[in-house]
Amino acid sequence: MASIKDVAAEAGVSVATVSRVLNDHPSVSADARTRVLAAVESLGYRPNAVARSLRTDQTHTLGLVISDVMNPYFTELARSVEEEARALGYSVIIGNADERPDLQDHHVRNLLDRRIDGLLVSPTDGGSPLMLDAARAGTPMVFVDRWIPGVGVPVVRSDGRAAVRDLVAHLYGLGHRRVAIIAGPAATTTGRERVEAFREALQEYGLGLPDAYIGQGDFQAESGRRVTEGFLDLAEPPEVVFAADNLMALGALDAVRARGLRVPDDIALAAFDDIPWFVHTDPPITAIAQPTGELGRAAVRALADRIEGRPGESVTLPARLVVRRSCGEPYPASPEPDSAQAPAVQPPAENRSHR
Amino acid sequence: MASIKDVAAEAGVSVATVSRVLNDHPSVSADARTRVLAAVESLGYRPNAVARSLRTDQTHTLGLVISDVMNPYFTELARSVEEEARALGYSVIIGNADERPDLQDHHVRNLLDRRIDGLLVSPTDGGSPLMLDAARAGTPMVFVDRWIPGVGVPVVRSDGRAAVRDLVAHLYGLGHRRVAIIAGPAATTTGRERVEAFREALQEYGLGLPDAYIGQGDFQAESGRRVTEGFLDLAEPPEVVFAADNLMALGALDAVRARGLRVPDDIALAAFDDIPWFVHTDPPITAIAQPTGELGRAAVRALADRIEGRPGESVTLPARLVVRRSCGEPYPASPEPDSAQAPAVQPPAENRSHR
DNA sequence: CCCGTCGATGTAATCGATTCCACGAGCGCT
DNA sequence: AGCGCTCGTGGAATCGATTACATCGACGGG
Repeated sequence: MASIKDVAAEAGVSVATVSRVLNDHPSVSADARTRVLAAVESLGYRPNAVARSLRTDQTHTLGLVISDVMNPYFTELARSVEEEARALGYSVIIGNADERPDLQDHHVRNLLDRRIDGLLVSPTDGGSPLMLDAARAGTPMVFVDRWIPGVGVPVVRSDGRAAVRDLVAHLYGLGHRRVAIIAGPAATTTGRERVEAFREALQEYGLGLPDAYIGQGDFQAESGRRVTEGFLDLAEPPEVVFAADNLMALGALDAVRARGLRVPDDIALAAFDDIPWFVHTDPPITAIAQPTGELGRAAVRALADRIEGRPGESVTLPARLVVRRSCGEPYPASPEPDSAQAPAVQPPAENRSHR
Repeated sequence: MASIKDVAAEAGVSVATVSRVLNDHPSVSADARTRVLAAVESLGYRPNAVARSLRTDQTHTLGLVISDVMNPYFTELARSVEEEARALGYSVIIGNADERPDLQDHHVRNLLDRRIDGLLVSPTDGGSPLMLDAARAGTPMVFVDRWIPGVGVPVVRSDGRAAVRDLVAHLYGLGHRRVAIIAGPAATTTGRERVEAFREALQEYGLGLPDAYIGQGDFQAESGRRVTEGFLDLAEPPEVVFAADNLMALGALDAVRARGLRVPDDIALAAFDDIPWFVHTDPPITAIAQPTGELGRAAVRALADRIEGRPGESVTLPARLVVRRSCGEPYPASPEPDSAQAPAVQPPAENRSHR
């Protein structure tokens, strides 16, 4: 592979001049420029990004460590991250942690060794020493979706509280009273938050969330199946199962179906994280949709800000409820089954939260 | 960030010794080794992969350019590729071409500039000059799933012919005679091959594939919708629509449903590329499943072979039919609705292919 | 006409590793 | 005792770029 020296020789100039042409530095004669360009062309020369990075201490590369590539939510995130990064002149290297802290560390270490300019992470756990060190050491970093509290790292995420409240209103309005949740890992912020938001919203409606109705999942389909089976085995099974992510919802659907039961007639189902496939499942699944694309773009912008020396702020965007049919027919003969809707039912007045 | 010099200073040895310790070269005294290791530890030193790559001319990195990250088939492929690569000591950088040749070139160029050790590609088109040049220039390369003929590059793919024949047998057995296909882009091998395989299999059963029943798609959901609408507008619409990939099948499902028609009662649907979600759609979709994980692993092994100077062979694995309910109830009261089944119906004898 | 300035260019240092080569110490063998 | 090995080590070249600094010629103003 041709190097800058070969180009210099071919064009009859020094490597400095070649470099200047390539980085369009102003003081190069038109003559030299054309000769260099011709040499570049004829040799098919391409600058070696490795050498360039070594010298400039910049890789123009962002690392993105996500918890699970097979989860459509994260692939959409990855896609929007790459798009925005490309628009800003960065490449992205994706690391898939598969919800495993050790794999997450592997990728973080790998990315750090490659001297990426900045790191975007959706942490699988409460924070490995490695990541905390990196943050402290000043690696430009931004958390996306999930985060680790107490580190001075901006967080780009969506707030599901309002949407969860809407969901509970929806469930309440349909007459459901015994509701259960398949929680995510307690080590993740999203795992804890979603349970909290759900519990609070239920409280407004005078409903409780007994321990027996809180199943511990790990954001993977299999755990959704297992937890749901547990629910169905209860003396008094819940009327609704709310899965804290889309894959667990799928597992839940499997479990329900394996018993010969039907959604929503025998048990209702809702999920956090909407995905295109939910429109096509049987029945279409009511879900809380995050503005995934926006999150990815905002995260990249925040990271680019940090890298380029600007502040780089946290961003929180609202999620919204998308009502479909998995909790029961929402409203008689709804003409548009796949759109966000405001809850039609108010909580009992005495429980209504002030303001 | 600490460099090898800092470590050398801290340990009171030369950089050469530090390097030897790090690459566990035999001739280092036990004493020096422990001092170096202590220095590494106390400084939190990590070798700079950029510098190392420049010197050794190896990045231990594979590039993977896929046509569409949002397609579950490719994300599964990406996942298995990364896993196998990791097991073999390589990292993977994924580039998403989004079925756009220009984006594909962007990523290939980017990866080449980064001096990746080898390239795994599932080409979106017939082959850009860029990629052909790279292949000719001797970049270790392997095609996965799709390929470009005439370049001396190994191909790892699955052969759908037998499975397509099984599908046609299945359709024929259910009484379907007017069958249509939503084809992929003619520029891709898979786009062309699947149509060919389908046509040949139909022929064995004495069925034709008229032009009106061949719709031109682009492997994206939207095109599936559009083509299906065209089919439904025909004076004599087909009884079956076979989509050449999963996303187009989804689009087709949308289109059918938008007309108030039902699958499989009004029109049957089948797809190439099975994905977990097909179990959960309404109805579950009959599909041809590729051994995706195996393909990814085999591709990485072939590429590693090439990189490390071994031959690196092409691999072709069989796909298989997974019968579900989208083409009609397959067999009365099938106890196991989600498994591969041999076709129960033979073609009319006079058309049966010899051997 | 001379000198300062500016534009174009080349020389060489540098980034952080790896690795060839030389050197000195220690040891065994004759 | 002297020769030749091996072993451990350091010095320095090298990979392919960028860039500070030096140089040189041309040009314009006083």
